[in-house]
Amino acid sequence: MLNDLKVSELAKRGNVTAETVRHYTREGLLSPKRHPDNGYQLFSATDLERLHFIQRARKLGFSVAEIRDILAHADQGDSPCPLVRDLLAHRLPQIRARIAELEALALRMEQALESWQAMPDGTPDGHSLCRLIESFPEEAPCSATSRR
Amino acid sequence: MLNDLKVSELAKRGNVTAETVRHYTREGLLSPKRHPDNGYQLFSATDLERLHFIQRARKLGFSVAEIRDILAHADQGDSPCPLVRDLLAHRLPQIRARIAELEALALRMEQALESWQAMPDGTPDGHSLCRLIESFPEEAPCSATSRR
DNA sequence: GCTTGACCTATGGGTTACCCAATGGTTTTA
DNA sequence: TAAAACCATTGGGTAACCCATAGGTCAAGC
Repeated sequence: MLNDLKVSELAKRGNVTAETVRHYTREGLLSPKRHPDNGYQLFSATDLERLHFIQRARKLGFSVAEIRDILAHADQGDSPCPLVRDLLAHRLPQIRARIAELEALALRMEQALESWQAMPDGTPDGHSLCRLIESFPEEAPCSATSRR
Repeated sequence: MLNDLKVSELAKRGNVTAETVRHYTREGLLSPKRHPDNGYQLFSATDLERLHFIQRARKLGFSVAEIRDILAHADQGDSPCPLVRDLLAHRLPQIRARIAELEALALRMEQALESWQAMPDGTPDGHSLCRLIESFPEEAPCSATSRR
Protein backbone atom coordinates (compact mmCIF):
# COMPACT_ATOMS: atom_id res chain seq x y z
CA MET A 1 0.00 0.00 0.00
CA LEU A 2 1.66 3.15 -1.25
CA ASN A 3 5.05 1.56 -1.48
CA ASP A 4 7.79 1.88 -4.06
CA LEU A 5 7.26 5.46 -5.10
CA LYS A 6 9.60 6.91 -7.66
CA VAL A 7 11.22 10.28 -7.10
CA SER A 8 8.61 12.35 -8.84
CA GLU A 9 5.77 10.40 -7.25
CA LEU A 10 7.09 11.07 -3.77
CA ALA A 11 7.69 14.68 -4.73
CA LYS A 12 4.12 15.11 -5.89
CA ARG A 13 2.68 13.63 -2.71
CA GLY A 14 4.95 15.81 -0.60
CA ASN A 15 4.24 18.90 -2.67
CA VAL A 16 7.89 19.57 -3.41
CA THR A 17 9.98 19.31 -6.56
CA ALA A 18 11.77 16.15 -7.58
CA GLU A 19 15.01 18.07 -7.19
CA THR A 20 14.21 18.72 -3.55
CA VAL A 21 13.61 15.01 -2.96
CA ARG A 22 16.94 14.24 -4.59
CA HIS A 23 18.57 16.91 -2.48
CA TYR A 24 17.24 15.42 0.76
CA THR A 25 18.37 12.01 -0.42
CA ARG A 26 21.85 13.27 -1.19
CA GLU A 27 22.00 14.88 2.24
CA GLY A 28 21.05 11.65 3.95
CA LEU A 29 17.55 12.58 5.12
CA LEU A 30 15.94 9.92 2.96
CA SER A 31 17.35 6.50 2.13
CA PRO A 32 15.41 4.93 -0.73
CA LYS A 33 15.91 1.39 -1.93
CA ARG A 34 17.08 0.85 -5.45
CA HIS A 35 15.22 -1.04 -8.12
CA PRO A 36 17.57 -3.95 -8.83
CA ASP A 37 17.07 -3.75 -12.58
CA ASN A 38 17.16 -0.08 -13.50
CA GLY A 39 18.67 1.61 -10.45
CA TYR A 40 15.66 3.87 -9.88
CA GLN A 41 15.19 5.15 -6.34
CA LEU A 42 12.20 3.60 -4.60
CA PHE A 43 10.60 5.37 -1.66
CA SER A 44 8.23 3.81 0.89
CA ALA A 45 5.27 5.11 2.84
CA THR A 46 7.69 5.72 5.70
CA ASP A 47 9.73 7.99 3.45
CA LEU A 48 6.60 9.99 2.76
CA GLU A 49 6.09 10.38 6.50
CA ARG A 50 9.69 11.48 6.80
CA LEU A 51 9.16 14.02 4.05
CA HIS A 52 6.18 15.47 5.88
CA PHE A 53 8.26 15.55 9.03
CA ILE A 54 11.04 17.39 7.21
CA GLN A 55 8.59 20.01 5.98
CA ARG A 56 7.23 20.64 9.44
CA ALA A 57 10.73 20.95 10.79
CA ARG A 58 11.77 23.31 7.99
CA LYS A 59 8.77 25.46 8.75
CA LEU A 60 9.98 25.72 12.32
CA GLY A 61 13.30 27.02 11.07
CA PHE A 62 15.47 23.91 11.34
CA SER A 63 18.22 23.57 8.77
CA VAL A 64 18.52 20.52 6.58
CA ALA A 65 21.68 19.50 8.45
CA GLU A 66 19.86 19.80 11.78
CA ILE A 67 16.97 17.72 10.53
CA ARG A 68 19.43 15.09 9.36
CA ASP A 69 20.79 14.91 12.92
CA ILE A 70 17.29 14.79 14.39
CA LEU A 71 16.34 11.94 12.08
CA ALA A 72 19.59 10.13 12.82
CA HIS A 73 18.80 10.25 16.55
CA ALA A 74 15.34 8.94 15.94
CA ASP A 75 16.64 6.19 13.66
CA GLN A 76 18.93 5.02 16.45
CA GLY A 77 15.96 4.81 18.80
CA ASP A 78 17.04 7.84 20.83
CA SER A 79 14.55 10.58 21.50
CA PRO A 80 15.50 13.61 19.43
CA CYS A 81 13.23 15.83 21.49
CA PRO A 82 15.87 17.33 23.81
CA LEU A 83 17.95 18.20 20.75
CA VAL A 84 14.91 19.71 19.11
CA ARG A 85 14.07 21.90 22.09
CA ASP A 86 17.68 22.97 22.37
CA LEU A 87 18.12 23.87 18.72
CA LEU A 88 14.96 25.92 18.65
CA ALA A 89 15.74 27.74 21.87
CA HIS A 90 19.12 28.73 20.46
CA ARG A 91 17.80 29.70 17.07
CA LEU A 92 14.99 31.94 18.24
CA PRO A 93 17.16 34.79 19.56
CA GLN A 94 19.18 34.64 16.34
CA ILE A 95 16.02 35.11 14.33
CA ARG A 96 15.01 37.99 16.55
CA ALA A 97 18.41 39.57 16.04
CA ARG A 98 18.14 39.10 12.29
CA ILE A 99 14.74 40.80 12.32
CA ALA A 100 16.21 43.73 14.22
CA GLU A 101 19.00 44.00 11.64
CA LEU A 102 16.53 44.04 8.78
CA GLU A 103 14.35 46.58 10.53
CA ALA A 104 17.35 48.83 10.89
CA LEU A 105 18.18 48.30 7.23
CA ALA A 106 14.62 49.09 6.16
CA LEU A 107 14.73 52.22 8.24
CA ARG A 108 17.95 53.37 6.61
CA MET A 109 16.46 52.66 3.20
CA GLU A 110 13.34 54.62 3.96
CA GLN A 111 15.30 57.53 5.33
CA ALA A 112 17.47 57.47 2.23
CA LEU A 113 14.53 57.49 -0.17
CA GLU A 114 12.89 60.27 1.76
CA SER A 115 15.91 62.53 1.95
CA TRP A 116 16.67 61.89 -1.71
CA GLN A 117 13.35 63.34 -2.79
CA ALA A 118 14.79 66.82 -2.62
CA MET A 119 18.18 65.93 -4.13
CA PRO A 120 19.01 66.30 -7.82
CA ASP A 121 20.65 63.56 -9.86
CA GLY A 122 24.24 64.72 -10.08
CA THR A 123 26.77 63.76 -12.70
CA PRO A 124 29.83 62.04 -11.31
CA ASP A 125 32.91 64.20 -11.06
CA GLY A 126 36.39 63.44 -9.88
CA HIS A 127 35.37 63.05 -6.27
CA SER A 128 31.68 62.31 -6.14
CA LEU A 129 30.19 59.18 -7.64
CA CYS A 130 26.65 59.55 -6.41
CA ARG A 131 25.80 62.06 -3.76
CA LEU A 132 22.71 60.14 -2.88
CA ILE A 133 24.80 57.36 -1.44
CA GLU A 134 27.60 59.58 -0.29
CA SER A 135 25.14 61.60 1.76
CA PHE A 136 24.80 58.62 4.07
CA PRO A 137 27.04 57.80 7.01
CA GLU A 138 29.37 54.84 6.87
CA GLU A 139 30.64 53.96 10.35
CA ALA A 140 30.83 50.33 11.29
CA PRO A 141 31.34 47.52 8.80
CA CYS A 142 28.04 46.12 7.65
CA SER A 143 28.90 42.43 7.65
CA ALA A 144 26.01 41.26 9.80
CA THR A 145 23.49 43.39 7.99
CA SER A 146 24.59 42.34 4.56
CA ARG A 147 23.12 38.87 4.39
CA ARG A 148 20.03 38.43 2.35
CA MET B 1 49.97 61.41 -1.16
CA LEU B 2 48.37 58.16 -0.10
CA ASN B 3 48.96 56.44 -3.40
CA ASP B 4 50.09 52.96 -4.26
CA LEU B 5 48.55 51.10 -1.39
CA LYS B 6 48.97 47.36 -1.27
CA VAL B 7 46.01 45.09 -0.65
CA SER B 8 46.38 44.88 3.11
CA GLU B 9 47.09 48.59 3.39
CA LEU B 10 43.89 49.49 1.58
CA ALA B 11 42.05 46.91 3.65
CA LYS B 12 43.27 48.42 6.88
CA ARG B 13 42.24 51.93 5.88
CA GLY B 14 38.84 50.69 4.78
CA ASN B 15 38.38 48.58 7.88
CA VAL B 16 37.79 45.37 5.92
CA THR B 17 39.83 42.24 5.42
CA ALA B 18 42.34 41.85 2.62
CA GLU B 19 40.15 39.05 1.29
CA THR B 20 37.27 41.46 0.94
CA VAL B 21 39.43 43.86 -1.06
CA ARG B 22 40.50 41.00 -3.32
CA HIS B 23 36.87 39.98 -3.67
CA TYR B 24 35.79 43.45 -4.77
CA THR B 25 38.70 43.50 -7.18
CA ARG B 26 37.75 40.13 -8.65
CA GLU B 27 34.18 41.37 -9.03
CA GLY B 28 35.31 44.47 -10.89
CA LEU B 29 34.49 47.09 -8.26
CA LEU B 30 38.13 48.06 -7.90
CA SER B 31 40.77 48.15 -10.64
CA PRO B 32 44.23 48.47 -9.15
CA LYS B 33 47.37 49.03 -11.17
CA ARG B 34 50.03 46.39 -11.04
CA HIS B 35 53.57 46.89 -9.84
CA PRO B 36 55.58 46.19 -12.99
CA ASP B 37 58.23 44.21 -11.16
CA ASN B 38 56.42 41.97 -8.71
CA GLY B 39 52.83 42.02 -9.91
CA TYR B 40 51.46 43.34 -6.62
CA GLN B 41 48.16 45.19 -6.81
CA LEU B 42 48.52 48.92 -6.21
CA PHE B 43 45.52 50.95 -5.08
CA SER B 44 45.18 54.72 -5.22
CA ALA B 45 43.45 57.29 -3.05
CA THR B 46 40.54 57.09 -5.48
CA ASP B 47 40.25 53.39 -4.78
CA LEU B 48 39.99 54.17 -1.08
CA GLU B 49 37.15 56.57 -1.86
CA ARG B 50 35.50 53.83 -3.89
CA LEU B 51 35.87 51.44 -1.00
CA HIS B 52 34.16 53.88 1.31
CA PHE B 53 31.43 54.30 -1.27
CA ILE B 54 30.99 50.55 -1.48
CA GLN B 55 30.57 50.30 2.25
CA ARG B 56 27.92 52.98 2.34
CA ALA B 57 26.08 51.28 -0.48
CA ARG B 58 26.31 47.87 1.21
CA LYS B 59 24.88 49.40 4.35
CA LEU B 60 21.92 50.60 2.29
CA GLY B 61 21.31 47.04 1.15
CA PHE B 62 22.82 47.11 -2.33
CA SER B 63 24.38 43.89 -3.54
CA VAL B 64 27.94 43.76 -4.77
CA ALA B 65 26.70 43.20 -8.32
CA GLU B 66 24.44 46.25 -8.07
CA ILE B 67 27.28 48.38 -6.77
CA ARG B 68 29.41 47.21 -9.68
CA ASP B 69 26.73 48.49 -12.05
CA ILE B 70 26.42 51.77 -10.17
CA LEU B 71 30.16 52.30 -10.32
CA ALA B 72 30.25 51.37 -14.00
CA HIS B 73 27.63 54.04 -14.73
CA ALA B 74 29.61 56.59 -12.82
CA ASP B 75 32.83 55.58 -14.56
CA GLN B 76 31.18 56.22 -17.90
CA GLY B 77 30.22 59.69 -16.78
CA ASP B 78 26.52 58.84 -16.51
CA SER B 79 24.67 59.69 -13.35
CA PRO B 80 23.94 56.47 -11.47
CA CYS B 81 21.39 58.23 -9.28
CA PRO B 82 18.23 57.15 -11.16
CA LEU B 83 19.45 53.57 -10.99
CA VAL B 84 20.18 53.97 -7.31
CA ARG B 85 16.73 55.33 -6.54
CA ASP B 86 15.14 52.59 -8.58
CA LEU B 87 17.07 49.73 -7.02
CA LEU B 88 16.33 50.91 -3.53
CA ALA B 89 12.64 51.47 -4.20
CA HIS B 90 12.36 47.93 -5.51
CA ARG B 91 14.38 46.39 -2.72
CA LEU B 92 12.55 47.98 0.17
CA PRO B 93 9.28 46.06 -0.16
CA GLN B 94 11.29 42.85 -0.48
CA ILE B 95 13.01 43.60 2.79
CA ARG B 96 9.67 44.35 4.40
CA ALA B 97 8.31 41.04 3.11
CA ARG B 98 11.36 39.23 4.44
CA ILE B 99 10.82 40.81 7.83
CA ALA B 100 7.22 39.66 7.83
CA GLU B 101 8.33 36.12 6.98
CA LEU B 102 10.82 36.08 9.82
CA GLU B 103 8.26 37.49 12.23
CA ALA B 104 5.91 34.68 11.31
CA LEU B 105 8.72 32.19 11.77
CA ALA B 106 9.61 33.61 15.18
CA LEU B 107 5.98 33.39 16.17
CA ARG B 108 5.79 29.74 15.16
CA MET B 109 8.97 29.03 17.08
CA GLU B 110 7.66 30.72 20.20
CA GLN B 111 4.37 28.93 19.99
CA ALA B 112 6.21 25.66 19.57
CA LEU B 113 8.47 26.20 22.56
CA GLU B 114 5.52 27.20 24.67
CA SER B 115 3.29 24.30 23.78
CA TRP B 116 6.19 21.90 24.22
CA GLN B 117 6.61 22.84 27.85
CA ALA B 118 3.90 20.42 28.82
CA MET B 119 4.94 17.65 26.44
CA PRO B 120 7.18 14.75 27.42
CA ASP B 121 10.17 13.64 25.34
CA GLY B 122 8.88 10.60 23.56
CA THR B 123 10.93 7.75 22.17
CA PRO B 124 10.56 7.28 18.44
CA ASP B 125 8.37 4.38 17.39
CA GLY B 126 7.40 3.07 14.01
CA HIS B 127 5.24 6.06 13.19
CA SER B 128 6.32 8.93 15.36
CA LEU B 129 9.77 10.45 15.14
CA CYS B 130 9.30 13.39 17.43
CA ARG B 131 5.87 14.41 18.58
CA LEU B 132 7.09 17.90 19.31
CA ILE B 133 7.56 18.57 15.64
CA GLU B 134 4.72 16.38 14.53
CA SER B 135 2.35 18.35 16.71
CA PHE B 136 2.75 21.25 14.34
CA PRO B 137 0.77 21.88 11.16
CA GLU B 138 2.43 21.58 7.79
CA GLU B 139 0.30 23.16 5.07
CA ALA B 140 2.05 25.16 2.42
CA PRO B 141 5.64 24.60 1.34
CA CYS B 142 8.02 26.79 3.28
CA SER B 143 10.30 27.80 0.47
CA ALA B 144 10.03 31.52 1.03
CA THR B 145 10.41 31.19 4.76
CA SER B 146 13.38 28.91 4.58
CA ARG B 147 16.06 31.38 3.57
CA ARG B 148 18.39 32.49 6.26
C1' DG C 1 8.63 -3.46 -33.63
C1' DC C 2 9.54 1.14 -33.22
C1' DT C 3 9.25 5.85 -32.28
C1' DT C 4 8.00 9.46 -29.21
C1' DG C 5 7.62 11.65 -25.02
C1' DA C 6 8.00 11.50 -20.29
C1' DC C 7 10.72 9.99 -16.85
C1' DC C 8 15.02 8.30 -14.63
C1' DT C 9 20.24 8.58 -13.51
C1' DA C 10 24.68 11.13 -12.41
C1' DT C 11 27.58 15.12 -12.89
C1' DG C 12 28.66 19.67 -12.59
C1' DG C 13 27.72 24.60 -12.29
C1' DG C 14 24.98 28.56 -10.50
C1' DT C 15 23.11 31.41 -6.65
C1' DT C 16 25.59 35.48 -2.23
C1' DA C 17 29.51 37.65 -0.13
C1' DC C 18 32.82 36.51 1.30
C1' DC C 19 36.46 33.06 4.20
C1' DC C 20 40.16 29.82 4.27
C1' DA C 21 43.98 26.67 2.87
C1' DA C 22 47.74 25.47 -0.01
C1' DT C 23 51.55 26.58 -2.84
C1' DG C 24 55.06 29.50 -4.19
C1' DG C 25 57.23 34.08 -4.93
C1' DT C 26 58.65 38.69 -2.52
C1' DT C 27 59.79 41.92 0.95
C1' DT C 28 61.09 43.19 5.35
C1' DT C 29 63.45 42.57 9.46
C1' DA C 30 66.59 40.77 12.96
C1' DT D 1 71.31 35.72 5.41
C1' DA D 2 67.52 33.49 7.10
C1' DA D 3 63.18 33.74 9.18
C1' DA D 4 58.85 36.24 9.44
C1' DA D 5 55.51 38.63 7.14
C1' DC D 6 53.16 39.63 3.09
C1' DC D 7 51.94 38.95 -1.83
C1' DA D 8 49.71 36.16 -5.87
C1' DT D 9 46.75 32.47 -7.74
C1' DT D 10 43.92 28.43 -7.43
C1' DG D 11 40.38 25.95 -5.72
C1' DG D 12 36.98 24.64 -2.21
C1' DG D 13 33.53 25.80 1.36
C1' DT D 14 29.17 28.08 3.07
C1' DA D 15 22.64 26.92 2.55
C1' DA D 16 19.16 24.98 0.13
C1' DC D 17 18.16 24.12 -3.50
C1' DC D 18 17.63 25.02 -9.13
C1' DC D 19 18.98 24.01 -13.72
C1' DA D 20 21.44 22.10 -17.81
C1' DT D 21 23.51 18.24 -19.95
C1' DA D 22 24.08 13.54 -21.50
C1' DG D 23 22.54 9.13 -21.65
C1' DG D 24 19.53 5.14 -19.97
C1' DT D 25 14.42 3.51 -19.19
C1' DC D 26 9.59 2.99 -19.70
C1' DA D 27 4.69 3.32 -21.37
C1' DA D 28 1.87 4.24 -25.19
C1' DG D 29 0.46 4.54 -29.83
C1' DC D 30 1.04 3.26 -34.69
